[in-house]
Amino acid sequence: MSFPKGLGHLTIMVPRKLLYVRSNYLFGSRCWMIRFSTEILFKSVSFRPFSKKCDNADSEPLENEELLNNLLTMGVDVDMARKRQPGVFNRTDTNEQDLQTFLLSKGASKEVIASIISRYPRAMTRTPESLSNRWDLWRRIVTSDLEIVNILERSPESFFRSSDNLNLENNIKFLYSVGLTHKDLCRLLTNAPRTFSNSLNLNKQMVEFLQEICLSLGHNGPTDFVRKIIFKNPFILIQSTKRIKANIEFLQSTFCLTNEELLSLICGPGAKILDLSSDCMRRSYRNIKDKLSSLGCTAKEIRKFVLSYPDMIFLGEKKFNDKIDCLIEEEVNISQIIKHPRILDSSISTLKSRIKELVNVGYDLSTSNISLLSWSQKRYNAKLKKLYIEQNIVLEN
DNA sequence: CCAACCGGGGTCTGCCATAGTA
DNA sequence: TACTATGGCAGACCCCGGTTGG
Repeated sequence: MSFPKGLGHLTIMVPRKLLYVRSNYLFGSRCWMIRFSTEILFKSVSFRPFSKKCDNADSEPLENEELLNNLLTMGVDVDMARKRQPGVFNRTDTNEQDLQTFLLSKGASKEVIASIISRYPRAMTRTPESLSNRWDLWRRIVTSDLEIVNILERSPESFFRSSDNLNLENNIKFLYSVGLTHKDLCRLLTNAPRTFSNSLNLNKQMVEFLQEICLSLGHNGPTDFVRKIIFKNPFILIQSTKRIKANIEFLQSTFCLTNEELLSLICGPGAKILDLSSDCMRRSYRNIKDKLSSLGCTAKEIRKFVLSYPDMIFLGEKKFNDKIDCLIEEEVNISQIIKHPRILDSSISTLKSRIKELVNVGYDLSTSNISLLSWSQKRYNAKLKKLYIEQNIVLEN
């Protein structure tokens, strides 16, 4: 799963463009945007002189001079591109200009095109016919070119990684054939575009795997089950069956669920957490267990807490602990917390600011209902206003 | 009228490993 | 044997509001 646009994002200025970086990933593997922008900002793109042979020219094929010139003109970060897919630079038959012309005609800006090539250079090995064909297939699913441009900007790889358009077409047919609607496909394409570049076989494997799970748990409507689970978690088809299997097994063995309970968990509230790496799920659950039992919760209470709101497993260990600590500090009772797991949905900053405001209007968190900590802003504000008025009346009397 | 309950919305890439292929 | 195609992995929330039952 991922994170909302807007709040919580670090915004970096690059010429004529804003790039959003999920702050959570700053130090993770996904800092290409920072590298990209800093290279553009602070470092001129460097490349070896074309005409001069390098010292190790014998072992390293001479790169295509025209290609390098074109890329520089287009604003491509050649260093980055070369690092990602060096093989492309040894080819003589690249179509960078066709690619640019094609994408421009679809409404992509030059900056976006440069960014696409910098991140996925193999894109320029595709022929205009193949590109156009692939684009049209995507357009069968989404309604505008702009939507596709946005997806490409986010994830160039999912569009360009394969040029097997027949496979793409078969995937679309297959997904319809297992009961997904046009709307479902649209959701899949915008959320998990990689699904459509998977081999047909891989998608089949996952669908069949899910159907088998369904049948083995004694439910006789596998089609409905698969549709439900994909709707709840559109990312399922870009996970490995190994991972999903491990997670389902973990849920089953950890909570000793009956077949029926397990079924409704995985195609209901638990669907979202199935694509966690299984290690992550284990760690997260262990942390919840440790934290809550250190606060005096029984095993039974913990089980009930997690099953009533499995989304909690999505929370990182630190975040979960910080939220609990922040509530405990404000005299909120642990029994109140596990009774209202949804309050842990709110960000720490929301929790803190609401607690402060509520204390200010004399709201006693240790005895009063705490569910309003996770209400929508609108409902919460209305309530706060009421509390404020009530308090003033009390003070006046 | 109030709030508990519950479902939904947004949103997942960039990198690496390795079989397959020309 | 260089290069491509493809599978798989780590990573880790927050918010809104309709419905319903008291």
